[in-house]
Amino acid sequence: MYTILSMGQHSKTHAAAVSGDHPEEAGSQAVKVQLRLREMILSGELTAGSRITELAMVDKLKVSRTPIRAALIRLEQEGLLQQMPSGGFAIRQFSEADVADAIELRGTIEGLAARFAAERGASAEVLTQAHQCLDEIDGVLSQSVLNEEAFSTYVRLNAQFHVLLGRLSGSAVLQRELERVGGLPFASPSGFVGVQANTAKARDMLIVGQDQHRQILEAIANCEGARAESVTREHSRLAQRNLRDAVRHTPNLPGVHLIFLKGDSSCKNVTS
Amino acid sequence: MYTILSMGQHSKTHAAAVSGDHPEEAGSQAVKVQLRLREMILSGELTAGSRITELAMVDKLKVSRTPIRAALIRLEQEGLLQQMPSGGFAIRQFSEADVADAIELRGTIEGLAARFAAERGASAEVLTQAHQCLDEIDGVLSQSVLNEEAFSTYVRLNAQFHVLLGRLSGSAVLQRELERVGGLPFASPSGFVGVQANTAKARDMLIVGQDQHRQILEAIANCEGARAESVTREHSRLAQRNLRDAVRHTPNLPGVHLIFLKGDSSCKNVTS
DNA sequence: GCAGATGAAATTGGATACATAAATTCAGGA
DNA sequence: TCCTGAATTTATGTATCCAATTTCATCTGC
Repeated sequence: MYTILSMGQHSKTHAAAVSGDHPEEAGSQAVKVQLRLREMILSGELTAGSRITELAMVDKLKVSRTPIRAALIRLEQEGLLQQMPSGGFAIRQFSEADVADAIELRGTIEGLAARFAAERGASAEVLTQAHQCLDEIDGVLSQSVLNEEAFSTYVRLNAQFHVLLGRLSGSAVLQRELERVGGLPFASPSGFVGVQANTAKARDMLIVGQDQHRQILEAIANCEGARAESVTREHSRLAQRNLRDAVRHTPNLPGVHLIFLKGDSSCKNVTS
Repeated sequence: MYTILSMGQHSKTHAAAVSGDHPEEAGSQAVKVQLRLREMILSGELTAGSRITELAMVDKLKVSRTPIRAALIRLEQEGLLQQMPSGGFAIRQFSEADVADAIELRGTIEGLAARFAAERGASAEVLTQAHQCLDEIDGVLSQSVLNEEAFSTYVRLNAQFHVLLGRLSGSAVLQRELERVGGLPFASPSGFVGVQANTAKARDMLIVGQDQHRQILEAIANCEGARAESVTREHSRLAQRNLRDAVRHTPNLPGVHLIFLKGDSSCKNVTS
């Protein structure tokens, strides 16, 4: 029998979503649709808050309703859609407060992962990989001025580091949950990195973040659980700082469409 | 007899599941199937680790494959099932370490909720409800010896308190996530409460837990964020303490079937 | 002119039919 | 007897069909 664990489509979907790859080689139709739909939602191709009708997607994606239904259910569970009282799904909208909470939540869970890694002893192999990852980031940041490509590389490596952090925890449960919260577009570790790419302070922000990366790894290596946890939490707050600017100045960033500024959806139900 | 746990991600499902009602009056077929399937999985009616074939469920539940498929997808996202490489789903199994991690995770998120409640100022109304809830628990515990019914009432009130804690956070995101992690059978706040119902220390455990409830609420009322968080975390460790005993001595507790004793899936690193 | 009702179009939820891939079984040969 | 391989059976994945409900628009009455 299979004593396997979890995470079937998630890792792939994330990779695809984060890297922005086109979902050419997905196994089943349902997964392909799920990837494509997520892309369409985050890119703003589908307007926030609007209802998603299955027939429209049949028309757009050229597959039958069945795989579309499956994808919609998964996306709803994932938090990107909400089911409407009358049936069907609509694209969920988030308030700025929602996003802030999601980021804080991710930071908290990552903090737990870091503490686990420190307390339980992290795998030497993964630890080495993490160090290599950070070395690569150092390489990117060594230039005094960063171009577009450098930012892009940073985003990739940053995401990789956070994946490795999950692995360092040695807990499948935690890994799974981290992927989940990362699925919410903005809560993703690299969500708002590079938002201020055009500002003078852009590189400085990354420098600070990278320093935190180092401290996290050092704490883990030294079995300093509390330190690992608190630094990791604080690290997530870099994203918090960028949130406001991102919402106001970078409307084209994937997922920012879904954030509405005034008012608060926390108290619920969005109308279509 | 424990009709406790379970609890879907939707408030409707909660009502039905928590109250222990038979799912007679669920809205859609899909939801009915989801509830029934969860019940069958947790009760052990379906053997842990085994594959769930859609046709078998068609036979058992007298509905077509469509709603069954929907329910399976939701249960997989919820973490109770895992998709098999060759397609289809199997009932997921958990190691003791997995369960411990899940409990710690819930405690951490609840700690965050408590901190939010303290830092942001909790709704006076919900705070009052929480106090009333604790008063009721005090009422139950006032007897020096607890019978079966008293335990059952405690379980219900305890679950209610933890729901209220989520509300106190004032964050819809957090509430949603708390419901999610509570969906994992054993991670539920009341998962292992009353496991030692037959032992002499049973009541003492509940007394300790109730005292922690009081401290949590006091910390929140006093805006002591750090205290609220740490006490809440510690509170979740009561469940940890009961975990081992539960697994060994209470095999009939709903969901315990899903825990396999030896071997540990946590450290098997998942490929990305 | 507006509100309510009525009817038609559209959409979802559910059932079934079909195709493809996996698993099991049975047969044949080493 | 055991292994191998092919054929049959089984199960999932996908497409389509049906029914019931919702939604939208128009029409009528006040």
